[in-house]
Amino acid sequence: MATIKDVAKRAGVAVSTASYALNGIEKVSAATIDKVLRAAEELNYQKNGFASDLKRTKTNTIALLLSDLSGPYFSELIKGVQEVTASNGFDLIACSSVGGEKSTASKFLKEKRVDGAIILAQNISTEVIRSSARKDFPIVVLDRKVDNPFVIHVEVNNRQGGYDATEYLIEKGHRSIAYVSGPLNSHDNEERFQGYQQALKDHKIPSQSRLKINGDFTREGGYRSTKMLIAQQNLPAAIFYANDEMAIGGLKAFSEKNIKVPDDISIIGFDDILLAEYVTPPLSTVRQPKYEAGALSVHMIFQMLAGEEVEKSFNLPTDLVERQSVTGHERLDKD
Amino acid sequence: MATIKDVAKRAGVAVSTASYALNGIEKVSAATIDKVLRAAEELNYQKNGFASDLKRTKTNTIALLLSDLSGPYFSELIKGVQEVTASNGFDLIACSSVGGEKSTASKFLKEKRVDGAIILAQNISTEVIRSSARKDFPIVVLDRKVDNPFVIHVEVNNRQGGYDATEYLIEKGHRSIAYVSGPLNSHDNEERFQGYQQALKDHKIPSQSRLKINGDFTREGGYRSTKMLIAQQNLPAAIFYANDEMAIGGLKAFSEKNIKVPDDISIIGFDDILLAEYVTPPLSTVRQPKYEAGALSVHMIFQMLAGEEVEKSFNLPTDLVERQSVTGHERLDKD
DNA sequence: CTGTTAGCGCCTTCAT
DNA sequence: ATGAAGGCGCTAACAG
Repeated sequence: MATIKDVAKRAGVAVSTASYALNGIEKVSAATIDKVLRAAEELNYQKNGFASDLKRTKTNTIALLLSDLSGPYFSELIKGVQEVTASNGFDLIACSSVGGEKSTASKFLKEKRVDGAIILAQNISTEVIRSSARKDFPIVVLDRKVDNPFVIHVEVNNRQGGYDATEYLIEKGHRSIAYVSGPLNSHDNEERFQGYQQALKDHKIPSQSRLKINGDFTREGGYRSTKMLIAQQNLPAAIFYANDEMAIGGLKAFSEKNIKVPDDISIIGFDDILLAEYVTPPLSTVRQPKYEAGALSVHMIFQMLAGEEVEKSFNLPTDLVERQSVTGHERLDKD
Repeated sequence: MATIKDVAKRAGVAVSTASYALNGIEKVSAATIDKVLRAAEELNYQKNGFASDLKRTKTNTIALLLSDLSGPYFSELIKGVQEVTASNGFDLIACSSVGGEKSTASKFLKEKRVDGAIILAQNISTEVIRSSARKDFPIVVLDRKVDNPFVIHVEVNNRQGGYDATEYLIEKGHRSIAYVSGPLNSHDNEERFQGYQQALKDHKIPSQSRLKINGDFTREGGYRSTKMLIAQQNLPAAIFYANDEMAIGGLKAFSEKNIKVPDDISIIGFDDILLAEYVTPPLSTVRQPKYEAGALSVHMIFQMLAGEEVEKSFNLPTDLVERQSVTGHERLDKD
C-alpha cells in the first residue's frame, strides 16, 4: 500500500507538501497540487485513516451502540440519528453489543474510537459507560441512568405511556386488566409497570398479582404468558402487554384458542412497531417517539462536543394510537 | 487521557513492560502485571485503539456497508453476518452509504479502516470498490459484479427466482401476468425480469409491454403502478411484483378499489420480508436466503484473509413461499 | 524478565 | 510556496 511518503517521492516534493496538497490546504501552488494528485492517482494512494485519526485525535464519527443490529425495532431511531449526524458532516457507525463486555460496542466505548456515542443496549455495563464518558467523549444513554456529567439521558416517558394505556383500557370499561411484563431488570419495563399500577390506583381498581405475568419482551414470551393466562380459566377483560412483540405473540395464542380480539378480550401493546399496523386485528398501542429520540440524541452530542452547557436529561412524551384491538364493551367479569 | 507511558511511569516500569502486561503477553512476572494493572486502574487508562491498529496494521473488524441502516429488509442478512463474525472473534460495524461518495461507507472503503467489507449498497460506485479491494482487504459484493481478484460475489439467483414465481402463476392457470419492476439500473431487478420473460417464453405466452410497469422497489411505487394498471380497465390475471414492498403497496391500491386478492387477481412478491406474512391476505413470495448470504459472505472474507484460494462467485437459490395471495382460478381474461 | 528504541502513516510547526 | 523534523500512542524487535 502506497503511503504519503511514496506519493511525495514520486511527485518530487516533501511529505508535508504532499499532505497539504492532498488535504486541500491553501499553501501550495496549483502546479504542485497537480503533480501530487497525479502521483497519488498513479500509485492508487489511499490515506490511512488510523494514522490520520491518531494525529488529529478526532474522528468525526459517532457511534450508535445497539444490543442487536438486526432488530427491526431500531429502524426509526437509526433514521433519526443518521439524518442529524449526516447533516452535521459527521460519520455514523452502528455496532452491536452481542457479546457483552467483549463486544464491538464495548470496545468502541473503551478505546474511544469515535467522538461520541449513543447507547441503547442493556448488556453494556453502566460501569463501562461511566468510566468512558468525558469532555471529549460525550455519551447519550437511552435506556438507563448513568452518573457522570458527560452522559446525557434521553428517555421516553414510559411511566406516562403505561399510565395512558391502562387508563384507556379503564375508560373503555375494563376493570380486570392484566400486565404482561418485560424482563424484570429492564428500566423501561419497570416504568411502564409503575404507570399501570398508578392508573389502577387512581381509578380505585385493586391490583391483583395473578394478573402480572412475565413475558420477557419477546414474541415467544408473550405467546407463553398468554397461554398461561388462558389456562387459568379466568381471563381478564383486557391485557396490557409491555411491548408490541409480546402482544403479537399473544394474538397468536388467542387465535389458536379461537378467542376473538377484541370481542372476547381487549389488548394493547407498547412501542408501535411497524408490524403493529398489519397484524389482525391491527394493534392499538403506545407509540414511542423513536425518530425524535434519535435525532435529539445526536443533537445533544454535538452540543456537548461544542462545549456548550446543556440539559442533562430529557423525557419524551408518548402517543396513544388507537387501532382495533380494544373494544368499548366490557365482557362479563367473574372476579 | 492517560497513555501507556503514564501507566508505565506510575508503575515504575518501561513502556514495553506495561504493554506486555496490559496485553497479557507471557513475558512479565505476576508481580509486575499486578503493579501495571493497578496503575492502569488508578489512572483510568484506556488504550488508544487507533494507535494500536496503526501499529498492528490489522483491525480485527469487518464492515457491513448498507445503503440504509434503517431498512428492515436487512435484518436477516445482518444476523448472518453478525453471528459468523462474532464466532470468529472479529468485530463488526455497520455503516450507511447515504451520501454516496462522501458517505461513511465510502470512507471506510477508501481508508481501509477495517480488514474486510461486505457491500449491499447501490450508491457506492463500483470504481471505488475495485480500487479498494486488495489482498489484505477482501470485499464481498451482494449486488453487482466487480472486476477485481479480491472481490467475491455472493448473489441470490434472482433470475431463477423470477422464473419460479412466474411459472408458479402460470401453473395456477394465469396467462396475462404483469411485471411491476424495480429501478431500471438495478441488477437484481433486471435478473428477476429476465426470469419472468423466460418463463413466459417457455410457456409460449407472448409478453406484452403494457404489462411491464415501473414501481421503483418502493411501497409507494407499487401503489402507484397498481393504480395505473387498474385505471387501464384491463386488469391482468396476476401480477408479479419485483419485491414485497411494492406488492404491499399494490395490496393497498386494490383494497381501495375493492378489488379482492386473490379472488379478483393473484399477486406474488419477492424477498419475503417480515411483513409479507402479516398483510392481508398473507403474501405469496419468493424467499431470498438472506441469512445464508450474510453468513457465507463473512465466511469468504475470513478465507481470503487467511490467504486461501477461493471460489469467486456464489449463487444462492431462492424458495417459493406459498401463502394466500394467489389462487388457482383463472378469472375471465379479456385480452 | 525488563528496558531501550525504532517505527506504523500522518499532520503541522518552524524555518527557509 | 516548500522542506525538515517532531511527535500522536502503541507494539515488538533487540539487547541486556
